[in-house]
Amino acid sequence: MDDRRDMALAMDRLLAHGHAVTPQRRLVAQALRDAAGPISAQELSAALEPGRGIGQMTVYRTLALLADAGVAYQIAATDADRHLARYVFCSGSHHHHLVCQTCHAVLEVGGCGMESVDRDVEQRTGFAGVGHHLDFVGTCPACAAVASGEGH
Amino acid sequence: MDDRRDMALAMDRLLAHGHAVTPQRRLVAQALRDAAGPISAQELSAALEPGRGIGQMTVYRTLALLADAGVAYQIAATDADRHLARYVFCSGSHHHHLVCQTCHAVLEVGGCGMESVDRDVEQRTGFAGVGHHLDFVGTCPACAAVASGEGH
DNA sequence: TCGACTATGAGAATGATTATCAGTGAGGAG
DNA sequence: CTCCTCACTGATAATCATTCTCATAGTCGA
Ligand SMILES: [Zn+2]
Ligand SMILES: [Zn+2]
Ligand SMILES: [Zn+2]
Ligand SMILES: [Zn+2]
Repeated sequence: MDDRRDMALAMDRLLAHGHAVTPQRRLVAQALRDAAGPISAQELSAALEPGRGIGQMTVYRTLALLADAGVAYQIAATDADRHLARYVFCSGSHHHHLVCQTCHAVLEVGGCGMESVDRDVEQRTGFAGVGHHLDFVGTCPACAAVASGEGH
Repeated sequence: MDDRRDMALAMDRLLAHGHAVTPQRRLVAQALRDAAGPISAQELSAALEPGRGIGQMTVYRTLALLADAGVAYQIAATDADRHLARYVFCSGSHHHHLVCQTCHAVLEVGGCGMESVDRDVEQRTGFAGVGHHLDFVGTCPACAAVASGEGH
């Protein structure tokens, strides 16, 4: 896999947005990429404890920067933990995320054909620069199997 | 307009979800519907002060219930005020919201043709019961005019 | 290499949300 | 219609994610 490639890309994007590249930011981005699912700032901070003590403040700031640079995305679809910000790593180009409602596993979903919809919304509403925030939710095969097994 | 109709529908949905209908819940739902834009629990609480002092706790709980019943929707597209939950009133059937990034004005956008996309995602991923959370963001005509006027 | 300007992080502060729990009211059974 | 049960309400206190502060350390262009 391209472990180094997407990290380099992420750091390049930080630079392109006028932000410096620091060891802490690299580590936060790596931990975010390696996370099993949408992860919060505090969980990331805890995950980073072993190797190095990175301050919570830095984690919060870095997540905001990464989101600004398009390297991280703040998941909106979580119905539980409504007031907790969770992020996923975003590599490559435009895509969206499918989140399991039960175990919170995340899959990237490419090729949303929504560019034309954005243009259509612009036409109908008069708004400019219309874009979209889109998440998919569902039940992953594993959780679906468990649920059907538990059915009474 | 159908002021009474959508309130009655909202209360019916509460009942359908096993929740009682109370004067407080009616007032919260009305205030939410009459709000100019996405509104937070505390702003709703303040807006309700004049007529009647409704406890903040009730406002929070009612918003959660309304969201559960599909009568309220928690906007996710707000980049500012990241850690503040804002809700909009949802009447009728499936639709989405277009939010101005500057003034936070909200427009309902109907007819997203995403049912087929949901099915397609199910096919490609094996997930079951796939649905979507979708918000549009953009700049409303008024804010676009101000921005171009300020351009140096 | 050097300097200006940005990033870091421990601690305290902020502030939205949630827990508690006694009192109140909604709504179904009879 | 009345009564009983169980859900709802709300003042208060507690929780806890996020932000502020500011002195120190590091980044990166020149
Ligand atoms: Zn799952
Ligand atoms: Zn898209
Ligand atoms: Zn606007
Ligand atoms: Zn839709």
